[in-house]
Amino acid sequence: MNPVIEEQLKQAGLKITRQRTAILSLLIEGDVHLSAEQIYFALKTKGEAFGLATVYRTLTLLEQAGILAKTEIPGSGRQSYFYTAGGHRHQLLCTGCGRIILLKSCPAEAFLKAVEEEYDFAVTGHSFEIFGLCPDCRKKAGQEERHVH
Amino acid sequence: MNPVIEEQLKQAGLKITRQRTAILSLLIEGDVHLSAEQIYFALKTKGEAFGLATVYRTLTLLEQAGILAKTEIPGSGRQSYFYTAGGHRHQLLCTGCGRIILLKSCPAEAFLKAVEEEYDFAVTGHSFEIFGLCPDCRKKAGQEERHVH
DNA sequence: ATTGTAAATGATAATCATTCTCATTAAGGA
DNA sequence: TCCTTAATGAGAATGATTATCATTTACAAT
Repeated sequence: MNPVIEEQLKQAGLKITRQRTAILSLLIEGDVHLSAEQIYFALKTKGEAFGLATVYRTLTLLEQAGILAKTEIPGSGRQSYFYTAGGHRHQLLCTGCGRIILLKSCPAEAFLKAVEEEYDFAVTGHSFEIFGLCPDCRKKAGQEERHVH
Repeated sequence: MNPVIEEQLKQAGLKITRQRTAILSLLIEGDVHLSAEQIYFALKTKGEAFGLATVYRTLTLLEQAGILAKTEIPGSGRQSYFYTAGGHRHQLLCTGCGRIILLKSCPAEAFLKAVEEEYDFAVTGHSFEIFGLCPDCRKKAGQEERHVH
């Protein structure tokens, strides 16, 4: 079992339960963003059926602890959660397969500092999400397009 | 009446109705981000009571036309809409009074181009929202803090 | 101006993601 | 192993948003 998972839960002062471990594991090892419902059914398929309420509770808890982040994938009408890899909050979110790709650099930080001064604005939070297709899905989309023609 | 409002609706191929005009006017002239419910009650107070469903419909329509953008103000649990001033999608959103402040520069564009190439990722959309307190609210918050001590 | 027609609106019911409740179960320190 | 407290499960409740459909309105053509 991935030792990162227990570590993350312990650091957040959370009890280690089967449910929390399974949910975090799914997000960390899959490298994907998933909605509560997707997680619920993924676990059910694996033979680990937890209550949907527990999934929601766990996701909210892990988000508050800074372990996960959430965002609404455009057009989905629901929230998706993903692992932030130690506070790292900037990634590419594939709307095709759900993959998330960590960005090597964080462009926002320096910019936000400049904003604070230039606009006398007390920045308390920000979101910077990039949606699109990962290399694999991009390739697939290109092939399908060719089929149509 | 603000000529910008009719112009925006016409350009989007939308019929000009009392309801649409009133809703857009509220957002453009107030320079604020508002939720559907806030708009509903603001109009009711003004003596212009439209159906809540119409407010939702209009907001969705204007968002699809690119005239408005929506975002979830953290912790609010609902969507807020704001005028994008001709596709301009980057602004400061005050969580105190709702004011929105247009950014003079758009830091994301150049960065996204670089992302496309470096990660072979087909960017189809992005959100970059900055939350915080505008100069006025920042001042007020500071004063209240002093009172507490 | 009047009319015709498709689109917009209003009122309310329906939907559905998310949260709450509370009885039961499990985690983990003593 | 026991005890205490927190976590979970199942289903009800909530509440923001969407759908329905009868009525009204915008606006192009007459």
